[in-house]
Amino acid sequence: MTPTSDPSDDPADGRTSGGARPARRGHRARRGEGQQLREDILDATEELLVAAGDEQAVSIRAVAEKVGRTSPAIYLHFDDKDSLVHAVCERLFDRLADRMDTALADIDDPVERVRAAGHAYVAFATEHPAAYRVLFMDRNDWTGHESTMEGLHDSVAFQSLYRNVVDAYDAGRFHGPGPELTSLALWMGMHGLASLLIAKPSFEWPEQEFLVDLLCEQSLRGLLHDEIG
Amino acid sequence: MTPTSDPSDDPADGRTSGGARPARRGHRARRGEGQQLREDILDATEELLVAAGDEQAVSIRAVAEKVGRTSPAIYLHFDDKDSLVHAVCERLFDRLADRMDTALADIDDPVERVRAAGHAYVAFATEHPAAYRVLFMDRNDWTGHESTMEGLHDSVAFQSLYRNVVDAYDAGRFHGPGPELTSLALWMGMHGLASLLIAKPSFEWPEQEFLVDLLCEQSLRGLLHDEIG
DNA sequence: GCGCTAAGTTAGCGTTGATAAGTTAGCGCC
DNA sequence: GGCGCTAACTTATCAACGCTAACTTAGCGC
Repeated sequence: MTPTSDPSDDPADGRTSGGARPARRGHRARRGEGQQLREDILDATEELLVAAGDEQAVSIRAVAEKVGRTSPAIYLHFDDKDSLVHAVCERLFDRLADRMDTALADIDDPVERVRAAGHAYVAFATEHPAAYRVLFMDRNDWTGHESTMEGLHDSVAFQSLYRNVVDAYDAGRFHGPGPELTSLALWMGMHGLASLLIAKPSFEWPEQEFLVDLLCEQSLRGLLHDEIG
Repeated sequence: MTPTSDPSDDPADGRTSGGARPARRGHRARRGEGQQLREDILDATEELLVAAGDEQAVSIRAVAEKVGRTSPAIYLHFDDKDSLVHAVCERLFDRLADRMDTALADIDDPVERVRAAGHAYVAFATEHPAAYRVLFMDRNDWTGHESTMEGLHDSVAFQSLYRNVVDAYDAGRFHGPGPELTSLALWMGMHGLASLLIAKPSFEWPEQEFLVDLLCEQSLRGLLHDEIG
């Protein structure tokens, strides 16, 4: 995770743990310590992005001020604003896998695992609306992965559902067009729900958990119809 | 010597049906004719929005130039860029209702009507990606309608599915949580599909029609399970 | 001490949405 | 026929943005 391979730690640097460091303007990083500033920039951007809730509201100048540098210094570490924001969001979304693992830890039934995965997915999306928007609602072609259905499997977002759908099929619980298409359809439903909640937060939606269950119910009834017939 | 500063007007950009009129700079509208320019501004903005495919790529200055005025003149007719773009998109989406009517004209079976409504909805969305993005994927609270579930019924987008779902329930074909929740879930699925197609156009998705059918199938199998059991 | 260069800075370009303040055309009215 | 009112517009400008060119300086090896 964090590149803590730096042996020469300078305690006189005045660093505080957590959040963007208070690096003073004019205090320049030592040779080879550029990577540290890179991390600080990511932290600062994430903070601003979460606070603003909108990519547009985050400016390079604001990020620079937060890390105690001037705006052109940012471009020493990132090609442009897009790649900076994108890096932040991908870093954020790497935590989705962990979130899934903890959410599904105590659940054995494959179908219940699918349902729980849907809940965790939507919950994660609405907890990180700005990141979700950047990665899945803004136009940018495609998020570092190959733009094919095979590439989709590398996406944590898709995987989180897919794996459990595969298990449900393997356990003989699902009857449908196969795990690939089933999880694609499920994912699209969950994405539709998540993106609407994010795009229209002031709309008086029914409870998020209720909506996830509603969507799951509607899909699962068809997939399970042999069981509940 | 810039060729674009030629004072003589471009005759080729003559008024075509639905296009922006070639109003010359300096020719000011007569008293009471401000509404005509307002329409011209809407036309010009729609043209630019469709051409660019992105709200961000449309600038007030470009709109002003297209209607032969200066940029502050736009603000005589619209509060700000947001309300201009929004007005354009709502005007565009008013055509969705007609689209639905023609798409469903020859279909009697209520369930098939729901399926066809889904197809028409997603098709309309992907044919007007910029407008769909502005209305349903960007953050703006909420599109002129009341932000309640009751207000959702005024939305053409929702109505287009809802009416047919009601019919399917009335015909005794659907068995589920009721037309309101069923159409909400169906709409969220269709929105998820449409918004992903729009957000990631370069992704090699399966065919759009196949995806709509896939989602319909997954939902309808549950709703219809008495019939196909 | 000398040079190299990573890591910055200062200054500024071009564009954007938006505003303040000035101007002009057209109409009613005496 | 001239006066004034005001709708409809322009000119000039602001502050903020992403981004770049060109310069500077700190720290390291030699």
